[in-house]
Amino acid sequence: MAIRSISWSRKRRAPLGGIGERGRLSSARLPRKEPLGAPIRPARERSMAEPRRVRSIDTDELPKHFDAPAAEARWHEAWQASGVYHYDPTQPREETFVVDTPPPTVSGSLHVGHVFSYTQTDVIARHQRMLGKNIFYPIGWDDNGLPTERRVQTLYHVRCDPTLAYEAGLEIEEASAKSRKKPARLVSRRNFIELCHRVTHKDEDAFQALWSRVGLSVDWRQEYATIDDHCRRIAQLSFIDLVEKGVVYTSFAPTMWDVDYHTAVAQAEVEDRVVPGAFHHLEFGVEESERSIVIATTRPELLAACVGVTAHPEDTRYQDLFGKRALTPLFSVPVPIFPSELADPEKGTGILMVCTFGDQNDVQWWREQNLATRVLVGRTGRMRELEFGTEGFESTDSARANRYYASLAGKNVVQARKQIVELLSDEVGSATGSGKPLVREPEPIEHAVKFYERGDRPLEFIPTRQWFCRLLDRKGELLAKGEAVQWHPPFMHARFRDWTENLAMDWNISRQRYFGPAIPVWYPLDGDAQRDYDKPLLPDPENLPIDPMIDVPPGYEEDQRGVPGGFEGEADVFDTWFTSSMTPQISSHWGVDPDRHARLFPADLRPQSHEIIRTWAFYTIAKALLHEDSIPWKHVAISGWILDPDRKKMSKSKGNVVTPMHLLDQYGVDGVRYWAASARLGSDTAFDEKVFKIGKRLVTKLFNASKFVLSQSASLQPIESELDRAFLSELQALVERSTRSFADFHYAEALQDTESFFWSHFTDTYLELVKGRARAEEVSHEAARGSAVATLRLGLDVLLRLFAPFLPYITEEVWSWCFAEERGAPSVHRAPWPSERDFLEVPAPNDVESFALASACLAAINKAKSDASVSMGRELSSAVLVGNPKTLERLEAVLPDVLRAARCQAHQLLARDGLEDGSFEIEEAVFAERPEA
RNA sequence: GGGCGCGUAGCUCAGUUGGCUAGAGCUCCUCGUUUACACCGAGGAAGUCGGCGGUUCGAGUCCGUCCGCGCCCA
Repeated sequence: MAIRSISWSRKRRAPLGGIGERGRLSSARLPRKEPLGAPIRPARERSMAEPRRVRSIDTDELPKHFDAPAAEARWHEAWQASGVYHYDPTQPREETFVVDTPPPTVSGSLHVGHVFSYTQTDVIARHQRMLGKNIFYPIGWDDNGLPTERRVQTLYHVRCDPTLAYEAGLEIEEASAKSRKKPARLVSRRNFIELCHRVTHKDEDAFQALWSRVGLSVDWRQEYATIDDHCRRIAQLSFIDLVEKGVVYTSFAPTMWDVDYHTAVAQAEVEDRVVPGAFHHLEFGVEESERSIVIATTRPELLAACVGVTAHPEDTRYQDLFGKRALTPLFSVPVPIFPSELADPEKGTGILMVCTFGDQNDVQWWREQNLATRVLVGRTGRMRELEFGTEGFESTDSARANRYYASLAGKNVVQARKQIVELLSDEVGSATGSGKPLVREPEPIEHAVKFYERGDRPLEFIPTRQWFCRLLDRKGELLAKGEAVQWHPPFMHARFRDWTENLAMDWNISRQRYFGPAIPVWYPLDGDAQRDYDKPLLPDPENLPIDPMIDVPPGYEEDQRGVPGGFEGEADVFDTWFTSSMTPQISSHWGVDPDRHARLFPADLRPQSHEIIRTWAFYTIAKALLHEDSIPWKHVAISGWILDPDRKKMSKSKGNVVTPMHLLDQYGVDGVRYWAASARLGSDTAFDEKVFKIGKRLVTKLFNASKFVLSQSASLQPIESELDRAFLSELQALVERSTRSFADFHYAEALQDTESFFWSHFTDTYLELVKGRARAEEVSHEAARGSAVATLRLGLDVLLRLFAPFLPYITEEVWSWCFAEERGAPSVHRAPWPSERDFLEVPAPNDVESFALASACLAAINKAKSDASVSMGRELSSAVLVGNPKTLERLEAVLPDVLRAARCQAHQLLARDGLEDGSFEIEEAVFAERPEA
């Protein structure tokens, strides 16, 4: 690097935002020896004989093109080494900005959608950091739960059998195609969990590599995984706190159950799917009556579970039957007939059978009417063995009932449905003696059926013992907390409100699975080794996390496990959201480190996508309410989705997923980040590579323009030319707009505004207008030249900082050339966000529109050149500039710059009334001969 | 069936309380290499702002209604 520059005066340094005064920007934390990670090493020279000159670079020593991959690697390393993104625990809460980063599901597929939403958060965090905030930006991995279990089952071709004993040192290879043909290997619960851990570590590495590359400014020291000891401890502490507050309870009740995953699921994890079905019309008898009724049902296989019949109270067809008993066909079971508002007279025949349990309504009728319980479907989805004529299965013809049921037992519901349709065609089974109980052909329909969101078969309602968290009695408070949080964009709040208002069940928090934090309770056993659910034994919070299947409750010995008078551990684990809903507290070390918690809770920002408002956002708000009557964070930023070019959601199952790595290689990280930051919060965006291209182009332009600006050399002079002052006043307006946009979470608007200013005002216009002046060699022009160079540099300085949250690599690269040292901020990412402080020493222009006038005049001349098909560089021997008198007068102050940029040797001004203010026309343009090559 | 969002140039998208002669970039066409940049510059073409009604001096923007797409919930 050639030496062209010497020191930057103190006087000039101070107004540039007081950089260097801010303690956290002090270079003490960063290597002092040379600009952070700089590819070139500018030397310095001090000569008292020369006037003070600005520092500049020698463009010959810079590569022709910006080498993005090299810069990315270099800066990533430099940032890690210097700790620019570290959280400082000594700073007070008011000066801290806390991000509650979504822990990605590590066993899921990596795609551009991840880069999209995480970059948006990073942009906000980087802006806050430049505002001077102490940033707490952690990262976590969501590894507990079904996705991981499922991956382990496939990868190793194993299944968990909790009855098996643990095999120490069990080594299992990834399954081959051949071994997959055999039945899955059964392993113990503990071995299975070990395999889950092994898989998640690998997946986490892939995510970490991506996030590092994308330049997320997270503090990697704040890493957590939802299955690690710390997270399990927080989850279990949460449970114990809720037990103490009386908010959780256990009960044996009909619960939505997935027959493949063998676990209960919560309302939030359920989705309706429209599937084909059929109404089956069955004839029931009526006790002590000649009448018969025909009920319509989509689930005839549950006939043996029928415990009642109901119709709408105002349905005149059935009013006379209320209070009587109906008699089921085939099984001859008498069941009560009762009225219910829930029965829809329009649907089917208007009268229907109530079973235990076909759906949510059945559960309600069962409770309200105190109906019998006849459970048919077992936990694996097959029809249980049972005997009519025994208690609960009373029948007026047990022998016939058992004969029919024998052909149903052991079948799954689909097989059973097929079978019962045949049975119902048997006239002998009629409840009335009037022929086939199935009175006509099944009538095909499409209807919504509840599925577990990850499941393949419809949910069953099966009575099981579960732990619940009480929420239904807190709807009002939940809604109030939702109001207290600021949603971005605001309409996303409606998703939360609607969900909360329509909440129908308490939160089922227990899952009959393995890879998750254990529910930390044991149950005392009575003399018959029966569990006493009313007196669960809780661990000492000091000892968390615990596994009740391995650890022993206080006051007991291991040899008392499972024996009368002893204890048994709870085998269930938490719903994955029970832990994920604590991410703010996981980071703040709630219940573990009160001082840290006070500094980090509630968080400032929760970024997430909209489809999990009912789960992640909802449960997190619920937990903050239940534990501390607080909100978990002040702002929620909802990112949109990436859609494929056909506007379909990108998902693994659709096979339209675009992976990010090759895009980062092709367009550079900054190019990809440009794309992500161009999308507003909450709006879904079609994947379009054109946008990456534009981002990459912007990076190139920044590199080139920076090279030009920083290679200009001049003696230090105050900024005084009218054009310079007018340009800077427009830049200051941009700074104000951009700052406002960020404050409103409209980062995309800030990016667009900055980009458009940079391109059209800075590079295409201002730079062209002052190029000549910045190079004027004559001593008499020193002041004007110095003003131009100072303006160019201040302009670039400010623009770099406006771009820094979006394009961290190119801005840091350019910053390192001169500004890092000159401005006393080793990293642009801790330089102060631009503000009016940057312009304190710049006098206001005499006419705020001077720059616009100069631009318009230059554009008019350019148009004349374009119309004449000559190059922009062609000399203009003479031209007449026409404008209205006032406009010409205002142009005067900037005219020399315009004429120099237009290469206009001679000109005439012609005043003409009637032209609009600020507009120009060029007449009688005479172009010089093209110079010899 | 209810709620929310979207429908603006061939494509991707801006258009904040109604004032727009409707914008940007990409694409396309014409022209131009001046020592920051051809990943460039100058100029140009391209839209009945989903349809129809209404309010208003004035509607892409407000209201009603309908059509299409997406999401959430029944």
